[in-house]
Amino acid sequence: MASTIKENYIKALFFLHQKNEDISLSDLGGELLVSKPTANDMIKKLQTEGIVISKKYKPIRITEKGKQRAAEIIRKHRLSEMFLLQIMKFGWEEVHEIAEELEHIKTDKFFDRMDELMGFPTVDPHGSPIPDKNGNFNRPNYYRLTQISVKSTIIVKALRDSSTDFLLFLNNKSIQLNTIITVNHIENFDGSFTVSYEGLTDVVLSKSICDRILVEEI
Amino acid sequence: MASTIKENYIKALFFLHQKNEDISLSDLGGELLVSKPTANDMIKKLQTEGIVISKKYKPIRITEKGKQRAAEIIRKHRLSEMFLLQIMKFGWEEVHEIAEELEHIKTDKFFDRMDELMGFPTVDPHGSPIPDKNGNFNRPNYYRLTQISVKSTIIVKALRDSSTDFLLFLNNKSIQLNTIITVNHIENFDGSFTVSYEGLTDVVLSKSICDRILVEEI
DNA sequence: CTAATAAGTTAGATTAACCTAAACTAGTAG
DNA sequence: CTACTAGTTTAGGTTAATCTAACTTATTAG
Repeated sequence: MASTIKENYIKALFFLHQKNEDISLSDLGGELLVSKPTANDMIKKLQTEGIVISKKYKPIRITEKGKQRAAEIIRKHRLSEMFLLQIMKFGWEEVHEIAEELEHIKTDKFFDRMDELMGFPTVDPHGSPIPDKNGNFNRPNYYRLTQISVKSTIIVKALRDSSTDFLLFLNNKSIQLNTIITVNHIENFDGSFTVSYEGLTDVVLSKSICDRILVEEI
Repeated sequence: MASTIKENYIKALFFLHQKNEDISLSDLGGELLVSKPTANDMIKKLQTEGIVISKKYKPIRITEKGKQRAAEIIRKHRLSEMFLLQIMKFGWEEVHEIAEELEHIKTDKFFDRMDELMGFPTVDPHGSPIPDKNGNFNRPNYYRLTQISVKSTIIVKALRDSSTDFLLFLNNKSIQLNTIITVNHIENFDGSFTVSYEGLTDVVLSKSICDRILVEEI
């Protein structure tokens, strides 16, 4: 339920902590362009919420919970930047400002859908990592099945399309998350894959299907 | 600079005025789930901003300026709904809630780009009109040049793509907004158009170019 | 090891958005 | 044409986020 303002404090605390474990009120106030007493008031509130730990006259520390909350906001920001750039065709210099507003949208599925439409990118346009839904900054880099070479064995990790039709199709083929697939043959002509998995052999998947399946090599 | 809260008041005032020219504080409070004194306080502020006119114990009227401001917000809401539905593939029932948040994004070009990506739709998914940038609810329904039949004369009204490359191309061909074009021939084979305009005759425009040009018949 | 300075806290105020309780006004029902 | 009621306003209070000015604590330079 944190407001935009509170979220901006949490973000600032996270970035300051990355430079220096100990955070000062002056730095926090400087970052957000508010006075020290104002920053102090907010720190007291954030302390009751378990976002920071602070004792009188002692430096502020962000908690694990605080880092987690920050990661959620940063995820929204970075996904927004990528989306604005790739899908909405904005320029490099325009995306930050808009993402600064979008990151405070509360409805999570808005960002989950962006993520999906872009194929779960792991870094933003500046190369900074995009945390996953759980605030984990080291999410694995998945490949599209179309990028995998013949004879490889891979594990299905995510989908770039969650339309009912596509899910039904996969269901039909008995493909689900964590299904282990071996690529037997790639047809040059149309890019279709012939694969084996779970006792099934020589199943043919069209290029457009393979392009929607995200996998990890094993 | 109106905040989210103020914008919600303006929107509510606009919808109430559509039912009944005169707006009561009770209705406004009821709509926004706030008490009458709260609604009254906001009406006083909106009056100083020229959004409404109200005299003690008399019904409230929304001004032209107020309607204009409301139209801007409604435009953002309806474009967002369309965008969520068409581009982001959300379901019907999901779009309203997200659009309710997106409509308060301040950066106008975010919505202008949505508008462009969708080809300047004139109605939202529920069939309600989408106002143009100036708050005009009756914006003309443009066609793509590809939808125009041979021998027609049309006027260029908007573009569905404003990439530098495309703008340079049009510049090169001396086509700009309000250029009047006559369609001489449509090639069945590849859908290309042969057109004349401003002294130029038999200029060939490929199908993909024509699909990006929005026109009005004259 | 003290004194200066940097950093943090307290006190007191403001503005926006909200509330309840009480007082007031205006239109209408008899 | 008066009295009732629905609707409006006033008065006074709260919380969140902000400020300035004044005071206190911690650190560090000499």
